[in-house]
Amino acid sequence: MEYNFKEIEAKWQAYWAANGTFKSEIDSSKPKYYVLDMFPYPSGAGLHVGHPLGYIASDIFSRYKRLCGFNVLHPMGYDAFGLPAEQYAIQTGKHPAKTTEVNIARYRSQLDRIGFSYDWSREVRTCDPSYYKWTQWAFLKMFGCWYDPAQDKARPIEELEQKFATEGYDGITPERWAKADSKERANILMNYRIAYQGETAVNWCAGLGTVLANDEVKDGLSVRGGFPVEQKKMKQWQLRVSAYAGRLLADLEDLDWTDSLKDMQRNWIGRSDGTEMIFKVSNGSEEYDMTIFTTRADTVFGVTFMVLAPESEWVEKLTVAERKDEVEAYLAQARKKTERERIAQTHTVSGVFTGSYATNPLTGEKVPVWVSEYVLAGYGTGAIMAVPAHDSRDYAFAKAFNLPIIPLIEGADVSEQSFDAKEGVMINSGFLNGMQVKDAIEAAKDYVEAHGLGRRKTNYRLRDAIFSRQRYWGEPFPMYFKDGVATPMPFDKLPLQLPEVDKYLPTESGEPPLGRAKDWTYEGYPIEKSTMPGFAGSSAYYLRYMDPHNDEELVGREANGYWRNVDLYIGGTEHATGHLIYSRFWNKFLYDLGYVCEKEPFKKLINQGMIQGRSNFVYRVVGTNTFVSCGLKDQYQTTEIHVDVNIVHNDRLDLDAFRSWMPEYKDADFILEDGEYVCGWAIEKMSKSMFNVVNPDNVCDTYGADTLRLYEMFLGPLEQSKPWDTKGIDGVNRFLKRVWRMFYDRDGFIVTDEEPTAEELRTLHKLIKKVQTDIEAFSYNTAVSAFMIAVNELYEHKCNKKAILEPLIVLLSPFAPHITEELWHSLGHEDTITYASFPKCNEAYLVENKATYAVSFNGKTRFTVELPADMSREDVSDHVLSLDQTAKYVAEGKVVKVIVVPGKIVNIVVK
RNA sequence: GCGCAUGUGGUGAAAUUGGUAGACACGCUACUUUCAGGAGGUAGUGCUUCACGGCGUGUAGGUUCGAGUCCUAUCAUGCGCACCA
Repeated sequence: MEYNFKEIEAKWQAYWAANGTFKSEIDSSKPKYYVLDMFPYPSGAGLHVGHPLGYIASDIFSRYKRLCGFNVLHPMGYDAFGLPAEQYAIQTGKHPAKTTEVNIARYRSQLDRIGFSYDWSREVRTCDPSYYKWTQWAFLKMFGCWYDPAQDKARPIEELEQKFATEGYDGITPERWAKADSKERANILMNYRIAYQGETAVNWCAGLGTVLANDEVKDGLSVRGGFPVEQKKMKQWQLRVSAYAGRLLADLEDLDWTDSLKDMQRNWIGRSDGTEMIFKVSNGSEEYDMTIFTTRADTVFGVTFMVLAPESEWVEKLTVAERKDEVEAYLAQARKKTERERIAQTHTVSGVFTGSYATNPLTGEKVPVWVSEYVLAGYGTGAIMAVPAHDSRDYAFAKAFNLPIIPLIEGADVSEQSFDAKEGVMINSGFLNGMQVKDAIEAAKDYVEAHGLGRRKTNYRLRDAIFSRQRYWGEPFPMYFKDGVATPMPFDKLPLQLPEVDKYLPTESGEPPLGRAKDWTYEGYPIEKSTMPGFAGSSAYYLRYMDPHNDEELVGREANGYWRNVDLYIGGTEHATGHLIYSRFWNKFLYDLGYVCEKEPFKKLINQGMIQGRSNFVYRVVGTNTFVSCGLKDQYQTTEIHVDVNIVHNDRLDLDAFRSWMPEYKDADFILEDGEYVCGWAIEKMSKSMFNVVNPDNVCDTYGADTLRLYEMFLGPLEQSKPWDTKGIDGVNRFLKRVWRMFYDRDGFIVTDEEPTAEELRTLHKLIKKVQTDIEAFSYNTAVSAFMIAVNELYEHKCNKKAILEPLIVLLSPFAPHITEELWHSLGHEDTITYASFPKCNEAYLVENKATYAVSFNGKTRFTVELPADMSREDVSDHVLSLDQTAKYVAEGKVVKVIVVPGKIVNIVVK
């Protein structure tokens, strides 16, 4: 009987679905384990072979955990709001909901073919009103809360109102509060809410017609679409993520994430401990106290000028009349630049003098105040003290504008460049002279605080998240404007459903698409017209899976108490500074209010590598419809064009397929080499636009899902990125066929009840041990190899004994669920292999005659002997013995392992 | 510029964590079988040499009886951050 994967896979997929095999319910008699994949955005291109890599890994782990007796929650859903569906809608007029629906159906059928053990009864879609009801709910909760630094957590805004009214808070006295009318009170409270509306510099992307969050912009271009982004001041909804910066940083410690990912988050949060210091500044007529932030309070004696960010409000106050034109001109050209231009000019120095002077609080010296783009408005106070001797940026500025440079560290040569290192002995620094820099920093901080010149301050780079998008396809804000005051809709009106519009473009007056909706009002008042960004719906989806049909709560107390948080989360690194920060923030917020019981959402996180595509190119001779083969392309002027990898085999182009690929190539001519057209190639991201997408369906058709699963794991370490290459998939397929042949030969079933030999048991139990440790270490590629080795050994000895094969296929079942399920039933089992138990390794089968076990190597002998119980590691470690001595110890039975390097040294190794 | 990874055959990769480098798989070579289909089996396959042998984990040093593994430089590639005071 042949291994008919098509029949087998279809049969068991249908069986699992019909029997609800992977449905999980709360079961307090079993320990829980929550395995989650980052849910996909269902794009129109469908799944490619890269997507399932992480899904297969998590599926293996889920199935493994089930075999180990855990109650496993392994759900799947769709991140279904997003830009591509909307861009498509703008072009075609098709409703994004329809497009999304179609794409989801396609994803689902592709996922189903791979045999995942998802509990589909828990599926969520972020664009589903019954789901986004809870996204809106969370937003309203954030609107209704402020961050109390004293308790270091979010609290209801009513508590703050109470504070204002009774004792006053943050400069708002009870008198002022009492005098304020309702509108003014609303404005004050807005400055404290976790979800708030505020005017800030935002990343405006004209190409997409919307603002973007920091993590949605890269190198001055939008991540989606690659359109230029500029800085613009706008009033936008924002989330006060910055309030959680300290906790987001501190709680990273206990997470089982890779160091590189934690580092990325630390970097993004960007904690820096420094000092806020007050400088007196004067424009000749008026004097002010200006606060600056520095991490090098020790260098105050070297301050030779001050610099303001162009957007700083100090610029206006400190620009003297005669310099006004020059400053205005500078501000104007700075404002015009796009983010991208700014980045490109990072190292060119520009600036302008305001005409004002500041007084150094320690030396009493007057220093000029400048304006320059190199100071950022959004960080610290938007103003700095410049110490050119010990800061490279200040140094470049001082050199460009001929400002003095005063060295403060002994031996530092600042004639060519600044000395930025925090080491050495202080000079020219009054009371700090003679100290080490590290000590001087502390001493300076103490001095500043003691003399009322400022205070210690911790700053974070993490900014609040811009939360509104001027787009259609997202969650509407359940907010309306009552006499201009942003007012939440009541909870029982949720979900606020996305209205229909005639077009998905902004209105003529420049309002977001929701401006087109008919009667977009609540009780006669206008409703907010922006929608929420992509990360809104993906921030708490892991909670919703715990209790997806609950209409009363985001997640019920019982469900949350049982499933708690995600034990294993698998997904790509691209979410390091976006989703993974927002989700942690969202969770902490809900934790503060007592809605969830864990302070972190994802305990262990694994980043699967990306599967890159291998693209192929053809070379068109410029101005013609003639294509020249890769080897001859240098003789012509050519344009490199991506060609569909599916019409290229082994880098040779199928000419007819190419002609019929696209109408414009119908009459293409070719210049061949050796009668063939050879394509160029490159490893690139797998994407539709590069025509290098390999569809998992094709692999399933040719080799089957089990082969696909094993092969993707066999390809290399999970975390590593690698190009998709089908070379080698045959080996994995052969392995499965070999497993099959251990059960069936040409004539039928051949498994016997014979007793296994010691050798066979050894092979089996070695495998059990190896597979278990490899799965737990996510070293799936070596686990697959171990299977191949074991099966080769057994196959060679024609082992078709049930006592060996039965545990073997249980071991294999997480990797190749279909074939093992079929074989499991062929052994007479009624129930699915999912309910089997993971075999236990019996160490007794592994240890064999240890005392006399010898391995020969290059003519010499290596022993392995047992270590007596009374001998410890300390007794033998690092002992180097001669051959004779070793022989003696071996004879006395004191050694566990002896290594003999030919003709040289003998060393004892103890485990 | 700063931070983090990674460098091993023709290819994807292993290496019990400091102890026979290259397991396993692809590819290739030879033989074999035939139910000729991307099938099965056997042997070989790091480089070099007719051979004995020698050389081999990006490069150069170091520690060690012993280094792919540890340390120091250096180069290359990838990723992240990037005027964050």
